[in-house]
Amino acid sequence: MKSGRHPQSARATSAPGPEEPPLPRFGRPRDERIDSEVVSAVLNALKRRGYRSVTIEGIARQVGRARSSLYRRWPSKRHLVAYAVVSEMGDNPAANTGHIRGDLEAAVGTLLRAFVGPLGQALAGLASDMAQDPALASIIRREVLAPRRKSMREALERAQIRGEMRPDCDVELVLDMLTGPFYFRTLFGHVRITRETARLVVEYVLRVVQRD
Amino acid sequence: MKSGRHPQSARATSAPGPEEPPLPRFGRPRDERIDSEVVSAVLNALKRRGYRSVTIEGIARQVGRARSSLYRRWPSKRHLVAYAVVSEMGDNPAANTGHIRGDLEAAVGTLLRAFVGPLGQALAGLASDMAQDPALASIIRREVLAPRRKSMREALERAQIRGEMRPDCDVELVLDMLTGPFYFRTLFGHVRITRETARLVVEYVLRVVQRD
DNA sequence: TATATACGCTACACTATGTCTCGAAATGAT
DNA sequence: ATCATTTCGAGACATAGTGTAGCGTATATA
Repeated sequence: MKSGRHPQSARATSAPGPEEPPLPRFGRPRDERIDSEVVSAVLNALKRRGYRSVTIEGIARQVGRARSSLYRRWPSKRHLVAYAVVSEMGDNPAANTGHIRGDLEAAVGTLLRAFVGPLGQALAGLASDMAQDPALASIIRREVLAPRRKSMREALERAQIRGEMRPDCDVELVLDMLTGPFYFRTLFGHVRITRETARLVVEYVLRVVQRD
Repeated sequence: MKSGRHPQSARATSAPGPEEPPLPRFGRPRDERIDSEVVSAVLNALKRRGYRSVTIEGIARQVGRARSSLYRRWPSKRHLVAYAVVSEMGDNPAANTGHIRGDLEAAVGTLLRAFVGPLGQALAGLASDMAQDPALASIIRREVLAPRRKSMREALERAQIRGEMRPDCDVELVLDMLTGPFYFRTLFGHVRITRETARLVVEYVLRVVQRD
């Protein structure tokens, strides 16, 4: 990363993807359609053919744009896919139903919907690249994982205040036991994820956190 | 895969890697040292530089062997890495301490040891390729995941017979909540895995499965 | 000795990456 | 209108890895 053409890689605290160049008041403006065309092409390709067969070259060909127009926006395939996934994931689950069970059900429901879409496919590839590129890993953690964990963490904290929950829980581990099965099953494909999975996970986590 | 040079890809029920060619009584025998040199080089590279920078070419160069000698044994990088991981993982954890807590502690202890080694790094890359190559995925599930799950499943069944456990548990989900956090944390790196993690996971799973 | 295989080496076709340069098009400022 | 600036599309380029094939040589069994 030498040039300043890719703001998202220069500014460590920003989201991945094509932000406005810092002062884009001069010159020909970017064609916004390219951004959305590319992102949806990436998501489609992820869904149909998996992460690995997604290539900058292939995507460019598919949307009928020049490869350089993609490199102008994303420094690498990693960043492109990360951006696509993050935008698809939307902002977050969150829920405040007034009781812990409802909040957990909402959170897990969001997970369930996410993992039956193309995102499951993307995850595996992303995991691979995250292992290799620490910068990308922290982007994904910050933009995808952290917001979701935050809202779930807050739900647990509310439960603690209401006294629905024993006070000595390791919240991070509880979150991992709540969401881990979804990621785990998606990555390894050893067991199907169903609505029943979601229901039972909530049930079991409640056994963990509720007072005796 | 057109030729019969790679037995592990032809016989769907076999393990990945360089098995003896069906009738290797004629001709120059394989140099066993190449196998072990390559496998340990792969594990080393996985540990130091991550999955993606492991290349057939690079490994061959590193161990001072011809690339063709690797292709003679493994049809692709996927298969090579899968084989390396499977052989490193060894056979399985298993434990029969007579009570559920001891069995779970043993199983989780094995996981803990595995994930602090180079295997954690390997996992992410493997997950990616598994998403892409269903044949590889089933090899990994069969050779890595299944044996471990089997021994843990048996531990739970023993507990059920002893009456230490409520009878209506979804065993598969319990296994996912037991082991998922290790895989999940390794892949995403959002929380460190420690001995305390292992201890608490057992604690929490016990709350899930034990009778009221 | 005949047969069969593994070894190291080289060449090949293929694909993708990421960088670069170019002329043309599109914009805001002067 | 002209200039500065930036994007667009197109293509060249160096780099690197994949997987296949063919060759002469080495090493085993029968």
